[in-house]
Amino acid sequence: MIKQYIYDQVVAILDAAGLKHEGEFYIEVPNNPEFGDFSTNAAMILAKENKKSPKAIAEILIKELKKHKGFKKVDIAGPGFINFVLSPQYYQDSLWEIQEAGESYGDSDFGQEEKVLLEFVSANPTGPLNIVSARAAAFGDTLYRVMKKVGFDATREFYINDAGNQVDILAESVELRLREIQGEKMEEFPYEAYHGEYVKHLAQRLNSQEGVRFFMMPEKERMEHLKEFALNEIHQMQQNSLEKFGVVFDSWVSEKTLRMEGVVEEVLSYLAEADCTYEKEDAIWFCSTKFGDDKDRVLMKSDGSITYFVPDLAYHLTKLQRGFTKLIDVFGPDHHGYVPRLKAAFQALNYDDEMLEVIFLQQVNLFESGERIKMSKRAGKIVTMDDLLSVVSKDAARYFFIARKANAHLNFDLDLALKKNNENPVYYCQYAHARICSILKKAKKDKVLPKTWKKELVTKLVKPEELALIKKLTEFPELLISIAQQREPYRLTMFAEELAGMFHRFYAKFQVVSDKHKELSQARLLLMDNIRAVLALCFELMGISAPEKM
RNA sequence: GCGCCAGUAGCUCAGUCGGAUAGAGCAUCAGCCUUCUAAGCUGAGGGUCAGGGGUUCGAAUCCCUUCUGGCGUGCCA
Repeated sequence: MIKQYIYDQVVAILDAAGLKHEGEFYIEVPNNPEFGDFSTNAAMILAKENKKSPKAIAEILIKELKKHKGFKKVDIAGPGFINFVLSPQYYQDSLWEIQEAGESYGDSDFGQEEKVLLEFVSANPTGPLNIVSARAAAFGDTLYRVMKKVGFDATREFYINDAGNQVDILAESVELRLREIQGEKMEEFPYEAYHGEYVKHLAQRLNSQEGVRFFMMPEKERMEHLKEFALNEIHQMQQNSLEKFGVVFDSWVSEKTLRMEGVVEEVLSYLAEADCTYEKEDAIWFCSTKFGDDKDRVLMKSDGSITYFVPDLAYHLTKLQRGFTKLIDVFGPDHHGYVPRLKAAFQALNYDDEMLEVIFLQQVNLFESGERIKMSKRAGKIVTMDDLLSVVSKDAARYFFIARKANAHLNFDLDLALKKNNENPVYYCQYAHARICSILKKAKKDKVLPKTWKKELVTKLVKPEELALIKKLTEFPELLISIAQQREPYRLTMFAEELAGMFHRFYAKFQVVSDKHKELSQARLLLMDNIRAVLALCFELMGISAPEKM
């Protein structure tokens, strides 16, 4: 907000002086605090188009800017940067605004209530959720929370692929395990089947419920029954894991249900009407190459069954029909070849393919004793989300999973997690929160803490460290907007670490609670309480706890 | 072969539209608890920003190219 203010001032001066400003310049927070609170490269950017030296332009700007009361200092530096130092009063007033905003600090109408559908996790219902799903859950949920806060009308959705080959294989796997329990001699367990222990557990449960009776059903009925049983159990299992992780979905959409509603036929006819399908080798194809895909894609296989693509496309169309104008899919890295055909279909059906946005989360590599663990779902060698949560706290896991850019691989060191020591930065941030709580407690005990804050207190805060802390707090609303816009939750953890670090350093240098300087103490307590509140907001958005003591 | 993602300190990673002396955590070394929580703080060492070209006042950042790693390239889902 302050950046915009400075920008507007600069533009006004340029206009008044008859200078052109077509080139895009910006106001930024310099990385070196010696260069002031804000700086602009305007003079350098605009030098060429105005045929003046950067220095000459800077001088014109500085002369006018110095007349503003809000700026304590404006000067030229380096190759032509203009650096601004704001007056303490600006920060003092800001702190009071933060205090008054309370929990609503950072709220904005940036998203203008746009209806956004966030689809994430959407794991196959054929086994427990793995750690890649855990990453997706943490990422998607935090992005959701931030988007809500800055005014998007966001919804979290989980798409269940409960139709198709993998479900048949699941049912067959359970049946084989059931036969084992019944004492049938088995050859080796088939390679294609699901090998995980959970399949045995499912079979055991089914056995205790139904026993031999189960095999008296006709084959077809039995398989249907088996599918339904396994899918329900696994769905329940996945939902429980997610809840333990603090991730709740607003809706779950079943592929099977969609298929029963006839959407597959609808999509096929839409594409045919749009003249985008053809027959070749007894299969029906979608000419996606016309819309930028590498090759055409099969819609209906030669055996008459449908490919995964069709119901998935139908599913995406239902999102649009439900009124969402932005569809964000969070996918694993193995799906990137899939997106062009989805986008192609959007174009073919005259939808703006920009409405579909796909975020790829790169894989999670698990390390144990310095060795990378190879995981394979089919062979049953997976580390599940529940396994992970049995050794690492929810807070640490969620923090760890979002603390990285989406398109970077995530290395998760199990030994480190198992040690439960304090190397994880999440403790550093939470510790700052706990320490502040402790200060506030002490202040209350010493009767220094006021019952209500008085606005005059803020004028006591004049030390550079105090003003720097307030400045950091003022960056929070813009940060949230930027996170929502760029879909980059990891920046939330960086902000929390920076703020926590500034606090820890302040704590080491200054005593907050002192009965000698009561007013200064109270002013600092006000500052501390707001740092605490903003940290708590960060934690809330990350889905982790804000401990009062550690 | 083609496509996507990545390559920055010993390790894990930041570095926002090209900007000022490339940063943090961990690890290593040296210090700091009679004061609000030492899960903290202070200091030191550590860099060919994968290599090479180009664009310009200025490049880790943009363009070209080579190399390395991961993934994709099914009538699988």
